[in-house]
Amino acid sequence: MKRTRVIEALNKDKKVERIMVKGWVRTKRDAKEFSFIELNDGSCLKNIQIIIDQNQDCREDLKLISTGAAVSIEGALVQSPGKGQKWEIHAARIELIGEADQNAYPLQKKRHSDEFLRTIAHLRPRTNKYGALFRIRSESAFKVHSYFREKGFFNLHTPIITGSDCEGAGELFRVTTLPAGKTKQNEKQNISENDFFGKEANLTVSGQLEAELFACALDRVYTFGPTFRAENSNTPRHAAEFWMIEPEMAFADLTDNMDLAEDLIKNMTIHVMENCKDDLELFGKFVDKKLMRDLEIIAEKEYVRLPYQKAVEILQSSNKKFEFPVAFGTDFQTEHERFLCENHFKKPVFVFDYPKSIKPFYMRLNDDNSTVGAMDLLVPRVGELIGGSRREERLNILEHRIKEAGMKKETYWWYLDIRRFGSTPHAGFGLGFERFLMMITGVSNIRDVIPFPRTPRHLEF
RNA sequence: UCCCCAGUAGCUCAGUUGGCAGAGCGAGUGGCUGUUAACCACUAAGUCCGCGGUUCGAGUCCGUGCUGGGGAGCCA
Repeated sequence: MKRTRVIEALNKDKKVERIMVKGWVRTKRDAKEFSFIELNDGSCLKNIQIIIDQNQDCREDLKLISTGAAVSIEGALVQSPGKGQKWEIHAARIELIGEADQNAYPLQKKRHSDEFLRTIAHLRPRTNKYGALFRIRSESAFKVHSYFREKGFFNLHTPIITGSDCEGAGELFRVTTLPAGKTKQNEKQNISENDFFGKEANLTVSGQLEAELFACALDRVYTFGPTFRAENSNTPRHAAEFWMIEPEMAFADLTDNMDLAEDLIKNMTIHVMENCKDDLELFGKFVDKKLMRDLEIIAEKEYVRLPYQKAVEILQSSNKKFEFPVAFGTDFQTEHERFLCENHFKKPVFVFDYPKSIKPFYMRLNDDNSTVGAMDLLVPRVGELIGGSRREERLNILEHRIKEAGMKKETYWWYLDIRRFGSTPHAGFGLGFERFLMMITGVSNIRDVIPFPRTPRHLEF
């Protein structure tokens, strides 16, 4: 008999004589005459209730069927006389597929702390919260691709292993096939020459430079893949491995860039609100009561667009006492970012035109000669969700900026070539996928929106 | 990496001026009921995070390491 997924069974509009479902037992309540099983198969948040008449032949395995066990149930889908659910299945045949030892199974039918569930990351998707979370993660990823496709962007697969030694985007993970332990004994050059690629290799910290090359050919591209940072940052908003979305557009300026970023965030948010209603409501109920209201603001309200200079003035004239003083030329601290989007504007804020001294070499120098066409999107709870810029397309200025930054232009010959042959204004940004998920679910630790998180000193599963 | 807080039963936690190790939930057993994180009774369950120190005596005080949480820096 063909299996029916629980989500389909619950959406039936009339009763079914015979149906088969398979899944994992969430709870079992025994009575003398009946047993009630709550069955979940991951297809949706809701369970389906199974009623087993203990006088029937199907009770054979019943004692071994307990929380966590995998079972197959055949029976009639009928309207439930009880409260709390529309449909239920009257079991005619039950099969225990895989039992779960109750003395050892760590998931109980009660709420567990996030910290505990993190230690059993292989089982946590079987809880309501994490099942919902990873369905939302999947649906969000789907929307990224469909959004860009609708807008005429091409998906670009940039390399995971890179040979460029520096992009100014943080510490790198070394990739090597040399035996462990011996690397330290050799000189750095010797290592690289004898290594797999014959030169130093690292895991990517960004696909931006490569995306720029392709934007200057396919016009509009985006990357969506894993990114690695070897920084020893121990915060609820950082991970060593995370996923980043990086669109890049040719013939575009900073306004186009902000327009795209705002439209993308709104579309992804609306998509999750429409397609993960039950799952999202769980977060609104148990994780953050303000969530649904905040999501409506993100989906509907126009985002603030604030020049860096104006942001400095707002912060300086505010009555709030900051630990770090604000002055032109300094980067904003977390407290400043939070004040702007959470207290002052109470919605997402783009800050743009930052001083060139605090931004990387590739950002386009403005006519004032002191600021660059950079933009950050600050959102409540998360802080910096997006960082992007218009890219410097003028060869002589870019060469000068590379020199200023203390880097060799030979390393970037291919990057500079693009400015030599048909150079054009272009712009793009990086969106942290996990930070988006934190924003949309209210989950406050990045470790809880990644199936198997990698952070300093943690490499389990 | 820096600052603050915590680590006690499977889970969540209490444990007084240093003096016999506790509760709720979960699990097991029995009962009861078309049950809804069911209910009632009983039972089992501990390297008090590790190491070292102070003391007649340490879950409790001191040092140190590890782990977790919050904040900061770096950033997405």
